[in-house]
Amino acid sequence: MQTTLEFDQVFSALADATRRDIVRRAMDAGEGVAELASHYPMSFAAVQKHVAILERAGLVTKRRIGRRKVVRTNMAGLLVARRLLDQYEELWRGRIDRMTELVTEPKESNP
Amino acid sequence: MQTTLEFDQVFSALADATRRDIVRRAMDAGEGVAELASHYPMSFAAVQKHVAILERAGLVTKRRIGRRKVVRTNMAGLLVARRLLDQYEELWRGRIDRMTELVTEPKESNP
DNA sequence: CATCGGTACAACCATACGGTTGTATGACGC
DNA sequence: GCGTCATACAACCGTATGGTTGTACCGATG
Repeated sequence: MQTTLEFDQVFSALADATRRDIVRRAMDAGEGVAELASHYPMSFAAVQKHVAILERAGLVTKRRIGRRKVVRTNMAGLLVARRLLDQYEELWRGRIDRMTELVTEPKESNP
Repeated sequence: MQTTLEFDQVFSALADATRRDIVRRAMDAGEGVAELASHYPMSFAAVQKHVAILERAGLVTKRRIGRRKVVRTNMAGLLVARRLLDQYEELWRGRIDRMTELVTEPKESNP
């Protein structure tokens, strides 16, 4: 089961446009941190921090290849977020069903 | 289409345990802000702020009923987040497919 | 071994965030 | 109109966050 901390980390990690773009880019993995950094209008260190945040949240992994560390997104991490949303959707559906039930099965018999 | 700001707001709104719980509670709507606040170990004002953040993010709506304002979650808002994740999943799948293709359709004919 | 490319990390700064208290607005019951 | 319940909002405070620069740590290559 997911801990609240896990949810906090995943959602706050995704709450930044640069990080969302890194996640997207790191799907076709092959780029190291420096290569990733070249796409954004900020310092290398800033991007390196973003990657670290994504890594702590379990959204990407880093693997050493030669002198670089290649960043690759971890689908399992994204699924953590999705599971919460699915859970909400299920609750929502349940609520709708209960309302429908009230309407189609009234207390008294109908004409 | 979703704007970056919309994504920022939705994900950062969901990156807080109290707010996630409010979203869950507000599905079975019926509670006003004060009633919601009674569930959490913090001031009314703090909860009111959380609700405001959720409202700006489009995750809940408030409707006046008598002297209260009843909070109800807005499923459409949650679907904004889900769409992004679905989009990621699709990209991921596409990447897997391309890799599979490389494996099952090698350059040269196989023995 | 010296160097250089790539990464990590610490220190610092401005601003945003989560919480507090206090005050103002709005709608109902008398 | 008056009190009061429910909500809104401003001011303030400590800490987290997103950015910067500078320095130290590998690992490949001359």
